Amino acid sequence: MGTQERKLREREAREALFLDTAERMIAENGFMKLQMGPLAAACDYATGTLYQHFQSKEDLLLAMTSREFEVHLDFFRKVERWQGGTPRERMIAIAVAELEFARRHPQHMKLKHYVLTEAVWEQTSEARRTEALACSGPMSEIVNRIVRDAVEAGDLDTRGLSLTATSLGPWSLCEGMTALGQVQGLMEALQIADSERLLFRHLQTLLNGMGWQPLVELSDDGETAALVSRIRKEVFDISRP
Amino acid sequence: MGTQERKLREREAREALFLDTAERMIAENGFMKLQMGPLAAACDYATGTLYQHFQSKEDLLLAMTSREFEVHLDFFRKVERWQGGTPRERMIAIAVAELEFARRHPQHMKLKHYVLTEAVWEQTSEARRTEALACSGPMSEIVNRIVRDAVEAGDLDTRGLSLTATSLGPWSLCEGMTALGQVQGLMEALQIADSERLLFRHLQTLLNGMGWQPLVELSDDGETAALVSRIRKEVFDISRP
DNA sequence: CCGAAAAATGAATCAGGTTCAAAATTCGAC
DNA sequence: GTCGAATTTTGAACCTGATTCATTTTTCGG
Repeated sequence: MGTQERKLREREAREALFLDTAERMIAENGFMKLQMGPLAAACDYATGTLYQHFQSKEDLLLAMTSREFEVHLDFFRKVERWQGGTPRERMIAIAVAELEFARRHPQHMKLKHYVLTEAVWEQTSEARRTEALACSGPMSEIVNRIVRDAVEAGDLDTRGLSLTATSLGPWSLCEGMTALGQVQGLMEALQIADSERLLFRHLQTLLNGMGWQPLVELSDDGETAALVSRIRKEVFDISRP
Repeated sequence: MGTQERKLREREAREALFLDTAERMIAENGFMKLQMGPLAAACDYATGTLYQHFQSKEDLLLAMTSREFEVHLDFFRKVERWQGGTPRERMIAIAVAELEFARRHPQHMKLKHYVLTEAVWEQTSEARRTEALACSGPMSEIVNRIVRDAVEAGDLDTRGLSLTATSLGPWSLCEGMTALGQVQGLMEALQIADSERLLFRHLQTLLNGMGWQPLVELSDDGETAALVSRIRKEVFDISRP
C-alpha cells in the first residue's frame, strides 16, 4: 500500500514548505516578526494546518534551528575535510567555523540563543527537543575525532577525560565569549576592542594549558591571527582583514 | 521645596514595591507566569500606573535583573573579603560564587538568560539597558583586583592584555559552561556526568595555560575538589558533597 | 458510488500586554 | 478656605496575535 507512504511524503513536503517559507520571512523581518497566520497564508494553507505540524510557535522556531543545523554541520565538515594543519590547528579551525557561521547567519544565532532559553524551550514538543539535542551528536563527533587524532599523534594527553569532556572546554569558552559578545554594548562597556582576537588568545591559552602540542607562544597574537586568516582562506574560502 | 523630593521618594518606594512584589510572584510561579495586570493589582494599583514606571514588560524584567545584581555582587564581595587563599584560589572562588549564586537563585539565572536575548533586550528602554550594563563595572573591578594582585605577587604575567581582557577568559568559560548546562538534556546527551567538576578542571587548565602560579596538577581533580569545598565552607558557609 | 474516517479550514476564541479618555488628586495662588 | 490648572491615577477598552474547534471538504477502501 503506497498510500500511506505518499501521505507521509506529502506531509514532509508541506512541512518543508512551511519551514522554507518561515526561513524566507525570517530573513526579511527577523524572527520576532514571524506570525503564524501570515506564514500559513503565504503557503496557501489555513492557520490550523500549520498546527498539525507544530505544537506551538515555539515548536516551529525550534524546528527551524534544528534544520539550520545541517548548514552549521557543513561548516564543521569543511574543517574535517581540511587536512592542511595539525590537530591543534584544526581545533582552532572549529572555532573559526563557529565565528564564520555566526557571521553568515546572524539571524540564526539570535534565534538559537532565544530558543535555548528555558522559557521558550519548555513550550516545545518533546519530539522536537529530542531532535534538536540529537544535533549535538554529529557535531561533537567531528570535534572528538580531532581530539582523538591529537591523542594518537602524541600531541595531547586528556588525563582521564573523555574526548567529549575534553572538547567541552574549548566549546564552552567559545560559546561563552560569543554569548557575551551578543549582548549589545557589553564589550564597549568593558573596553574590549577586539573580542574575536581575544577569543583566539584565550583558546590558545586553554589548549596550552592542556599541554596540547605544539604549544603556542602567547605573547605574539600575530601568529594566531595569521593562522586564523589562513584557515579562513583555505577552509572557508574567504579573505578578510 | 520639599514637595518634589517627597514625590520622588514616593515614586521610588512604589517602584520598589512593584519590584518586590514581582520578585515574590516570580518566586512562586516563575517569570513566564508573571502578568502585568495581576502584578499591578497585587500592589493595589491600576495597570496603567505600572506603565508609568516600566516602558514594557520586558523593561520590568530587565529592571528585575539589574536589581538582583546587588545580591549577585555580594557573592563577589564575599570572595573579596576572603583572604584565605592565593590570588589564583580567589579566582577559582569567583567561579564558585557564580555557581553558588546560580544554585540559590535559579529563577534569576533563567530570567537573566532570557533578558539577554536580543529579542527581549531590544524591547527595553535605553535607560534600563545602561543601568544593566553598568552592573558589569563593579563585578569586573573585583575580578580585576584579583588579577592585579596576582600580577603584583609575581604569580602572573598578562602578556600585554588588560586586566579585564585577561579575566574575560575565565568569565567566558564559566558563562559558556553554565549556559550549556542550562539546556535541559544536553549534558545527558553528551554523557557528561559532572559538569561542575569539569568546569573547574577546564578553569584550572586555562589558568595553567596563562602560567598563573602556583600551577595545578590536572590529573588530580581531588585537589581542586578539596579547594572548592573549602571555599564553599569558608566563603559561603556551606558544606556540600 | 457510498459513507465513514481523516484532513483542512478559517472564523471565533482567548490571552494578555498596552493605551487613553475620563475621573481623581494635588498644589500653588488668591 | 477654595478655585482651577496641572498632574496623576484609573481600569475598561483596545489590539495584536497565538490557538482552537465546529464545520466543511477530501480521501479511500469496499
